[in-house]
Amino acid sequence: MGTTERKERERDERKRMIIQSAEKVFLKKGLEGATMEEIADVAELSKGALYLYFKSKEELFLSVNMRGLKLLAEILEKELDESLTAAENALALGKAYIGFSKDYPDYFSTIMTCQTVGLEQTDLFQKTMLFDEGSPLLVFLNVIERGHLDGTIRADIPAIELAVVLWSQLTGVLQYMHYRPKVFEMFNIDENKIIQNLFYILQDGIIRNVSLQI
Amino acid sequence: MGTTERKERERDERKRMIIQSAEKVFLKKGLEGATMEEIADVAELSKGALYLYFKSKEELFLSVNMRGLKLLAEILEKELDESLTAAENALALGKAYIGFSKDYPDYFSTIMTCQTVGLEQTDLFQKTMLFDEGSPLLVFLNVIERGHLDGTIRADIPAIELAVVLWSQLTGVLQYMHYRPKVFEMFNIDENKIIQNLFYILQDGIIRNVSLQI
DNA sequence: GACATAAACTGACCGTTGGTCATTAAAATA
DNA sequence: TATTTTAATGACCAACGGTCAGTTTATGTC
Repeated sequence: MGTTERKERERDERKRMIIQSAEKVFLKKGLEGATMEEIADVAELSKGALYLYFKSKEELFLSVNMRGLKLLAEILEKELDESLTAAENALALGKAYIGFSKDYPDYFSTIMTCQTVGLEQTDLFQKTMLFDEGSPLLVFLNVIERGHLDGTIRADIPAIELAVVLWSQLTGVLQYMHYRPKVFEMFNIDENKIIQNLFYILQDGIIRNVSLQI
Repeated sequence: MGTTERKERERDERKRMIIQSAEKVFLKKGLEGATMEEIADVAELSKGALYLYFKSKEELFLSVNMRGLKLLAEILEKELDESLTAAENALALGKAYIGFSKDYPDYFSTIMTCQTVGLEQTDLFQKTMLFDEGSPLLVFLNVIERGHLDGTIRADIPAIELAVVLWSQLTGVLQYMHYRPKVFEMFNIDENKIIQNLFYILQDGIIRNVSLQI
């Protein structure tokens, strides 16, 4: 009797539905602003029920964050084009990441919050973060490895190290733009120019044997 | 009669003392973990008294953060050496920033938290952040301007833009190392190599007419 | 020194919120 | 139908940020 299997499916479905509800609230109000009560309302459940599926608000927030990361990874992957050089693909990834931070600012905020707030520094979480749902970092890693093969990305730095540097650099710049708009205003800086300059720097710093259209 | 002046001094002194107490608690327990009650205990005041000097926990946290930024700015400034090229100075600043994140990990966490958590996105705050207490960004800016004069830093990017890019890039990398130690473990990455590679990239990307000892 | 005024400070209190648990309702099993 | 297992509720708790009426302390005046 496939009852247990069905139960399991139903449980997963409920969980998904709760995450979806939580997402609505978290994206609008942030980690602190959102309340479990409100999430429960949206999910049409009682607050207590949420704790049957997630052991804390934090865990629920992390689940939402996973969806954000997955979305980002998907967007990045769509950007890949095997007919171009790896360097060109890397550039496209960078642009796509920037696009993501503009198109989904709330998701981006969530990811940044997760990055910084001392949420779940456990092994398990950090591994899940990387592998379970598709990870942006790994998309970068793949392209860089290809770049080592086709010679368009400097090969004297191991691919994984270059991936980490690139990813975290880019994240840092986006984060600054996202959270310090006033600085840009005060100095009359154009966000697009910042991005462009970043790419100039990275081009001279990591690209080899190709010229890109930045 | 200089009573009002004295009062003012005393008030400032109290404020300073409260910030110092708050620092002890915030650095140990973070923004969420710390409680106003505990800070009040350390300050040997009642909770209510704290609110005579700071309008919220958030504001108190920001004040602590200011001290961290000031400390960092001072450390960076000490690193400057007029007898070297600007490019060499820039490298030294980068290394000093890294050193800060290692020597004062709790301060660094505080600064990162402030960066991300939606704290006070007001104009006033962001301006204060930059000017009042000495700002790390401005230290970078000065060096880059010098680099434009002595020709050791690429001049086709406006100094302020380069400063923002450099600063936020570096912050992003440090943040990643700080909050994602497991990733480094999993891939067997050496933190020092990451830093070294970052400098290699930046050297090719921004330094002109000099070779550096990285 | 006695009194009045103002400033500094206290701590009981409030509202909100994350999290718990005894109890109830529903479903599965026999 | 009776029994057990599972799902869900919502009243409740403790903790915490923040408030404010009231108390203490300092200042100024006669």
